[in-house]
Amino acid sequence: MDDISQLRDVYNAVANPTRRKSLQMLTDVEELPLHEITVYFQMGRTAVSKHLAILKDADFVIAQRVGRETRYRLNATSLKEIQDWVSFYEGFWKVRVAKLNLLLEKK
Amino acid sequence: MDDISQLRDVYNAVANPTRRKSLQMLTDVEELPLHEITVYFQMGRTAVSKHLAILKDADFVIAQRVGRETRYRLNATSLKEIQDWVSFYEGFWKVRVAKLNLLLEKK
DNA sequence: TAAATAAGATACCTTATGGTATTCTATTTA
DNA sequence: TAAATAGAATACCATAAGGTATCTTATTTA
Repeated sequence: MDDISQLRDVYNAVANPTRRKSLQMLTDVEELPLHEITVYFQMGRTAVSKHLAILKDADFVIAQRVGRETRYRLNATSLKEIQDWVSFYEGFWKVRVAKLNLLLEKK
Repeated sequence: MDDISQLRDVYNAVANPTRRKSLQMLTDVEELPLHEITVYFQMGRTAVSKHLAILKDADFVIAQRVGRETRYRLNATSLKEIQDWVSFYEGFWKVRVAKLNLLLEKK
């Protein structure tokens, strides 16, 4: 079985608001242990832990066990994959916005 | 109830390979009817129709009924939302790549 | 060293997701 | 006008996703 096919589903990892918020939180600080991240959500620790596991599998975060806590830090390199995907479509929506502006100017 | 909250889940719409492939297909051609899109997948017409409905709700495609067929065309403006989100993190992964390059040069 | 804390591992539950098959209606085409 | 085609609407099903509660283990701290 190919493990890599299961790991790294970047788009799916980002499709959840809890996970996006977790990433956001990790931009402010160098690293955060699970229990501190959990504080900012209304769900239990197990649920947050699962979300971070998904982010970890998609290579968005790096987990490091220090003492009794597991600290997470951002690894934004995975976002490059999405960045590249989006930029392919960039031309399409930029054309549309340009056309729209032209239309508004005519009025 | 706020309909807009349900509509337009842009990240979720893009989290599925069938839907991403559909978007891809619509970049090549001006518009495509459902049955033509269906040909490129191994699932039934109903399933593809559902996927396009999700893309439509997220404002990624525009559906137009012409005769007995429903034609879809790309509306890439919704991708701007993801583009904006990603670009926030751009700095983070660019720094990492730069650090990595520096590390490789030292060897 | 006893108590508290952090979090992994399970088991479990409910709902969402991605698909099928079937029926129905509207529109072409032979 | 009869037959074929496109697709919407439903009903349905299996699995995945997102959550909980509980138990266990390792690490701090009083």
